[in-house]
Amino acid sequence: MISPAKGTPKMRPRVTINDLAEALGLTKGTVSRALNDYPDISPSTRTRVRHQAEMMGYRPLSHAQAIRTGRARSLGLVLQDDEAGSHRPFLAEFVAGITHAASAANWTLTIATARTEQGVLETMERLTDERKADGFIVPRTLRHDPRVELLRRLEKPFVLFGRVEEMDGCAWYDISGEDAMRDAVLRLAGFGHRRIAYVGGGDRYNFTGLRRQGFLAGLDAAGLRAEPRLICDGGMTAIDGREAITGLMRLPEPPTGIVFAVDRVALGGYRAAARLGLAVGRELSIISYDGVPEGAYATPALTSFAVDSRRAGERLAEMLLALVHGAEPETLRALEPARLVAGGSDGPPALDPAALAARVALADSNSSQ
Amino acid sequence: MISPAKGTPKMRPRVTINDLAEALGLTKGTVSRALNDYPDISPSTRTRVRHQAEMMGYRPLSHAQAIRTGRARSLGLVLQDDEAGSHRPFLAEFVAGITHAASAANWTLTIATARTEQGVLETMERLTDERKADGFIVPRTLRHDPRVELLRRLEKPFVLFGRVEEMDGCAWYDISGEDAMRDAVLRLAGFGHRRIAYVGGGDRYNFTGLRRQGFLAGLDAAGLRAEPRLICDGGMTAIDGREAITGLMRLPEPPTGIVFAVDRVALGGYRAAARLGLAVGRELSIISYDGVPEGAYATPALTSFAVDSRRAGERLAEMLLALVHGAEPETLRALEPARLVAGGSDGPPALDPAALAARVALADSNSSQ
DNA sequence: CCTGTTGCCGAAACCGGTTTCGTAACGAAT
DNA sequence: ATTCGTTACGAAACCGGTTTCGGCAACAGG
Repeated sequence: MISPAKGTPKMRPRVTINDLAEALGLTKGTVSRALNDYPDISPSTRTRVRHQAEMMGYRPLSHAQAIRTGRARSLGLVLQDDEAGSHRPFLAEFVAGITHAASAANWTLTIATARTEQGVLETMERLTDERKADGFIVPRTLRHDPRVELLRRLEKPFVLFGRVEEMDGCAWYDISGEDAMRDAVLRLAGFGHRRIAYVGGGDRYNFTGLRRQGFLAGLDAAGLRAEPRLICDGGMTAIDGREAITGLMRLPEPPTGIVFAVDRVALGGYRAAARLGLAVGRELSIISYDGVPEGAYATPALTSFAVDSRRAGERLAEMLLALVHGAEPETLRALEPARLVAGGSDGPPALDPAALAARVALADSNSSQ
Repeated sequence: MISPAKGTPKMRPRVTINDLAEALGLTKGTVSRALNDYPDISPSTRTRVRHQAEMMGYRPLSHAQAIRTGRARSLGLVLQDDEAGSHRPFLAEFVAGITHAASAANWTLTIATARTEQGVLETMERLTDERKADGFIVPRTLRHDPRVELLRRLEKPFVLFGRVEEMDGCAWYDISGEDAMRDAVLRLAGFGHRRIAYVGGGDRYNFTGLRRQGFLAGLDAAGLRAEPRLICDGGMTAIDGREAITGLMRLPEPPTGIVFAVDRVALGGYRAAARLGLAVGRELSIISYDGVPEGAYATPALTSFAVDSRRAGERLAEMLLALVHGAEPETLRALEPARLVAGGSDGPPALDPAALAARVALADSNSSQ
């Protein structure tokens, strides 16, 4: 524990509302109302105050405002960092987007983390109680998200990055993973693939159901039939990817192309493919979603639908600001497409399923020696 | 622009210091002094107040405190996101470390970004003026860092992640890149390498000089002579790595091992090596520094000295808290080692420099056809 | 018994804003 | 000319804390 702070920190003199009022020959109450667009201030006074404030470089202290208004001019973001490998390569971009939009309105971002889901809820409640955040950005939505329930109960404004099942009264921004999955299937089908598998991202997050539907829609659009054995739930880790590929390729009639819902899982599949003696991009096509930087450094580079995290952060912050200022949540919803970044991990199939099965059997017998 | 906020946000009733005082039959002034360890409060009253506060779940409003004390219980972090590709894979870990340490003391992290160096300075000044941050964490130190000058002038507490040339009155935490570079040379020398090159990270950041010195110290410790032609300044991008390797390997007597100061640059070198027909890890050994996740997905996996960003964040936050509470900056300095993560990118040299040169010449003549 | 400390707490000012309330001045309507 | 309703601002309360100041009681010393 740290000893209590002693003494007052050094502070430069600041222009307060009193200085401003004195310079104008008005009372601070009048100045405050002028700056906050109260209707009982004459236009001429208003502009005079505005001008003088500009001149003197007056900027109100948000804390001082907060104590009366309850608004701290701060957006809240609470991250969960439970899994050791829960790396978020986009966080910097995402945060940059948020703060960019926030600072344009002279707001700031207060960020916190917690290890458990329960911890996240407690942290959000604490930030609310302490009035440190006027609203929250809720990333990585779950199908049924306890954060949403909490924020509804607290009557706190919030915007989702992603969707949830019960969206009444929710503002959200999302990237259309379902469209991306559909396009992925069509792309593979365009290359000539007829047996296309899908590896999802578990069932924890909301996006997984949507992406699976998108995959099925893609099969349908390509005139292919869905085969249950070619559809795995997957998970969120590289190990899930390894297992998924291993299982899929040992089927009697393995797929020639695989659509992954998550880059990290797809990259985990690379090693399994290598172990089975399959050249990714020729003998086995892989296409995925996220656009993580690791994908570009993998060999071959991973074809993936990339998310613009910076833009997402900006849009979410703008939406949350509007919400805090009284907009209706239902009017604040946006779905945007992901951007295809083509790598070398997909292409025309070099082998048909039967030949593939033979190759895999060969690799298996070799490695078991 | 967003219209001004109207109406008061809904707020749940909160336990204020007045409620507490009333319940205790004391005045709020007395309660405040009791909670803040003033000496003129009797021990029995103090514990009684403490207990009651605990009972009623009282938590002071940091904004209300800030208006009088000037302390907002918030750490500041201003990031620069100028270069498009300036991805920070560790940011999530780093932030998690900071917020973890901060929330243990009931503090929060206020984070902001700016595109330019000037913008960073302005943002820090704004956060200071608005009392939104009581101190700053300064990442990625430059040799002469204008942020340090600014914070000194503002008399704001700050801790550096990294070192600077003029360290008077600075608190800092750093990973010993110089030791890592030395160990990298010794590791390559241990594999049998005799011609070892170095590719630095430009001259913008402070760490570059230190790492170069570490490299030289490693050569010395291994009994090898430094050769100016084998030492490049490099830069911070993958393209710099490409150019560096291309240049080095076309020397009459090319190196068999290369130490990179920065992972991203090393990964850029992979492609150049491939183009020259060299197998990384056998014909050309590469060892680097940072431990970026991309390195693990490269083929072969990059041998690198990894930085524990989470721990760095925690330590820095703890130090900054101590500093804000009055500790002397000179007592808050720590240098910790990086951790070697061995991949497949280095090993015993398969070829000697002469054979290497021949291989490169062959690859060049092939590609020029 | 009187005086001088000391310990401990109440009262009130204060921080920098916002918001409510009261009212002087003015023009329009009666 | 009086009444009335607006307009536009001042005065003061208020938000939730912190800090200063003064004073009462208990105790010690002479």
